[in-house]
Amino acid sequence: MLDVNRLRMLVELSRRGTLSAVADALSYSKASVSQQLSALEREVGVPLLRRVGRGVQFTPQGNVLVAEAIGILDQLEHAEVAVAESLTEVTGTVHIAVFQSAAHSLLPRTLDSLRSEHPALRVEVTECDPETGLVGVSSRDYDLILAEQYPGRTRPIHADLDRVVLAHDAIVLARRPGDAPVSDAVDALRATRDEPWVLEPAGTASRAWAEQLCRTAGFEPDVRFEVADLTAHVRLIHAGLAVGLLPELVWAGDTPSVDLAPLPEAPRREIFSSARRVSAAAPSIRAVRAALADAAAHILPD
Amino acid sequence: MLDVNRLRMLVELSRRGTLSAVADALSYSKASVSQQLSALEREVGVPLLRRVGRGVQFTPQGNVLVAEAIGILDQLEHAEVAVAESLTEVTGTVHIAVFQSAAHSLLPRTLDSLRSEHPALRVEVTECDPETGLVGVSSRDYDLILAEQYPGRTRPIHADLDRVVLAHDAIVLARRPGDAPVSDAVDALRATRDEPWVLEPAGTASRAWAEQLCRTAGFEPDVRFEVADLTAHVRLIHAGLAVGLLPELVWAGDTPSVDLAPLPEAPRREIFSSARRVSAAAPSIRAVRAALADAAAHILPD
DNA sequence: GGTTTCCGTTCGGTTGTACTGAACAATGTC
DNA sequence: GACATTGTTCAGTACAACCGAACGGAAACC
Repeated sequence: MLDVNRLRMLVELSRRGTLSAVADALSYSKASVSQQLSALEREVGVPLLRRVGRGVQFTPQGNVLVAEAIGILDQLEHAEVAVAESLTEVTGTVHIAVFQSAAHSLLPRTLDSLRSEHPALRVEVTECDPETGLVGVSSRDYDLILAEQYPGRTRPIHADLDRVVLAHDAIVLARRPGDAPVSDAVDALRATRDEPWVLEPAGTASRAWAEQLCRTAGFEPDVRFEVADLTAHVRLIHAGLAVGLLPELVWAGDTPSVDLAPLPEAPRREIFSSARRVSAAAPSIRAVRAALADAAAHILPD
Repeated sequence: MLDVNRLRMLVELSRRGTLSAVADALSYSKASVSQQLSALEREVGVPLLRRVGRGVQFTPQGNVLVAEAIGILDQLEHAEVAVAESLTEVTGTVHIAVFQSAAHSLLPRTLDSLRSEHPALRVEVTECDPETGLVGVSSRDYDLILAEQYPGRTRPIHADLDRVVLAHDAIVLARRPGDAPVSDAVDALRATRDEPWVLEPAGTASRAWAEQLCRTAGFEPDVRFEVADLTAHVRLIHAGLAVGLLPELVWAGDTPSVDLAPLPEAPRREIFSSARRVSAAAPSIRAVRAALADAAAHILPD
């Protein structure tokens, strides 16, 4: 009978590509991964990996076993889900990955209602960037990811994950309070061409989308501040030091502290959650998603 | 992630009923089984077993997990099968359980052809009684069982096993060589009512069937010899010490050393093999079955 | 009712093996 | 050619699975 831990390493290898990455991902030493995969080859009786260059490559049998192993790990998780489903109380622990700017105001309210409705449910939250978050969900580091998607910037598709849209969050132009209102959205955006901008750091989807927005309006934004934290954006804009783009969710129903103007074509980012398909039926996941939807509906009456 | 070894213990418990039986079947100590199942309950987070009387009983969640675990173990085996299928050479090892009287002349020829055709295939054979053999196949102690079935004596059905009929083996009445031939089969049988009989030990299907046969012919056999080994039967009969019932397969194509007479209704036992359905597609199993079929066809041109 | 038998659990003690860190060879990159 | 990265090997370690023995409980036996 094949060892499941070793199969998990094999699957992780198919995702990450190198033994070192597997070691990091599963927090083992390289040595351990190497030894365990060798042991797996001995168990199976056929070579699964070929050393090529300074990396490794799967043999045909290796690929076959990866496919099988994925199914096994899924079913292993399904077992836990099935047991949880047969229970009345929602229990266990859900590990949520949050892309920083996605959640913010959504999460406190969600966690609050979960705590009162399902006291036996333990929720863990860790912030991370969306790419590692998504593969992290695939690798069972997290059970649910709360992420965002900007218009025209689709994320790589993970076949083993589902995707539930939580809310559409309007993005607006944020300027110093008291600025003269501009009737036309395009004019309002163009009027900022010489203003200093605050945007999220390069490499984020938000940043790429923002730059594209400005370029279609005919200018390159003068990015003077690269900050990840959106509350910092608000402060900079409020102080009149920069203009920026903010999602409505930042206010969480409060009255905004800066001046907001609509953008051309009224763009909206999508807030969605993803879970492994096998775990999507778990009461714990469903409970968290229900609470998220409640919170979103309350803050953003779509 | 649930521990598969513990799940295997749980599945075995569902088959055997008591922790002690599980410990025997998997050759662990009772202590270990108890500890591991407790650990499994801790992993799952809900009680799986209820102590009832001096045994244990599954909780609803326990039953759910058993069903899941069976699927997991199957898929775990399917992984090995899939890898083996992707290979050209037939390799690995097949553990065959043989019900003593079933095989005899069949097995040597089979093993011989396997050795020459698939040198990389390792075959292990252990003799055992049919009940332990069948549950042994279910529990993966054996991969294939070679068994027999006497007319009207069906075996308990194992849903997870398949069943392939190898041959129909005629049963005949065996007497001292040189006895006067009797034209009618019923008369021939009745003529033995005062003879000493050799039959297989009580509790075997063969024995039960033989007794029923005599009773329908109107007499109770005078069983003087209870012997498991069929070659001993032949010797006793040859020496004129007893009459008996012998399957044709005993001769393996040689000329019989005792006198044979047909029985009423020309009864035939069925020789069949059973394997786990998940493993039936494995090249190794298919190779063994092909060799068995060859041997059967050669010895018994049906 | 007492004895026996079979069950499952608990408790120390032992052992196997999965893991680590360091040193290594091989490959690719600057 | 120096350096970074990858995977392997090796000796040592630590954890957890396992065992034997002792125990408490429940049924079956006389």
